Amino acid sequence: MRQAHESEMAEDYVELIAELIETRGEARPVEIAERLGVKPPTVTKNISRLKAAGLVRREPYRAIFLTDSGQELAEACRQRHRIVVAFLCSLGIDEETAERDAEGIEHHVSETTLVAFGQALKQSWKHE
Amino acid sequence: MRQAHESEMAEDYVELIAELIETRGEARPVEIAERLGVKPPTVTKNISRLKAAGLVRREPYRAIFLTDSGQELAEACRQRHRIVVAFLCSLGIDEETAERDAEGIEHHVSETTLVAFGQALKQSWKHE
DNA sequence: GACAAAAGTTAGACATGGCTAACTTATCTA
DNA sequence: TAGATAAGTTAGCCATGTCTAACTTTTGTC
Repeated sequence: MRQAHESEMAEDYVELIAELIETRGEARPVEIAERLGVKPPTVTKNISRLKAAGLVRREPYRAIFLTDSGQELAEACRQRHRIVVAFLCSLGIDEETAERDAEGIEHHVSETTLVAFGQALKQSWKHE
Repeated sequence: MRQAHESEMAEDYVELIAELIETRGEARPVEIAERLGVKPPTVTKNISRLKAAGLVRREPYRAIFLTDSGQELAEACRQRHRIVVAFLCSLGIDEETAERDAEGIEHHVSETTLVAFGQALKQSWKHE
């Protein structure tokens, strides 16, 4: 029961960092800035907050890595994200909208609701 | 196509103010503070921002009223809120959780998704 | 290897939305 | 109606997350 209550910012960052490491081999501030629609100084500042929170490991001017707990948080976020997106899509919503809405919605979905989404998703497979 | 992009704060406040006026006859800062879980000075400050934004009308130490555009925004928010709550409940989620989650989710639901929720809700009536 | 371009950082400002402490105004009640 | 209590405001502080301008470091290319 790790009630970590990280900020949405933290979740968005670790989620994206994990994705960038997976797809690009490394996570660079310039990519993060582009993807999140913010400027590089904002990324620098936020990454240092993440570092202070023990979620990332990093040397100045170098690529960004996740710590174990960052990794863990990222995995949870990505899982939740996938469920929300899939659920929205199962309602007939186009992928782009589903992606966009999920980014906002995922931070406000309780465990209860997430489970319900998963359940509904399973139902939609049966009736497809 | 009034792309007003009011803040979540503004939406939460006008929504609540409309509800208080309906159920209590008037909207008072002390009630707003309790319901939103903030302290009275925060309410004072935010109400003055809402006033500056043309959403509420109000004299110091008096009750709070919505302007026409505040009214309009409140109505839209309440409508969206109702749909999101009803939709979550239709998934089998308990009302309390649905209410809690909806408060966070409703600000991130696009028109497309809202329509899809409404559609799914209609389906659930048929199959109830 | 030098130097230009790209990437990253630092410093400092700003808006939002929260707080406490102290004060003022309104309301209730004896 | 006076005084106590409740409600509301003001002033000033803080954290978060954003920005621009100017600087430093790294990278890529001739």
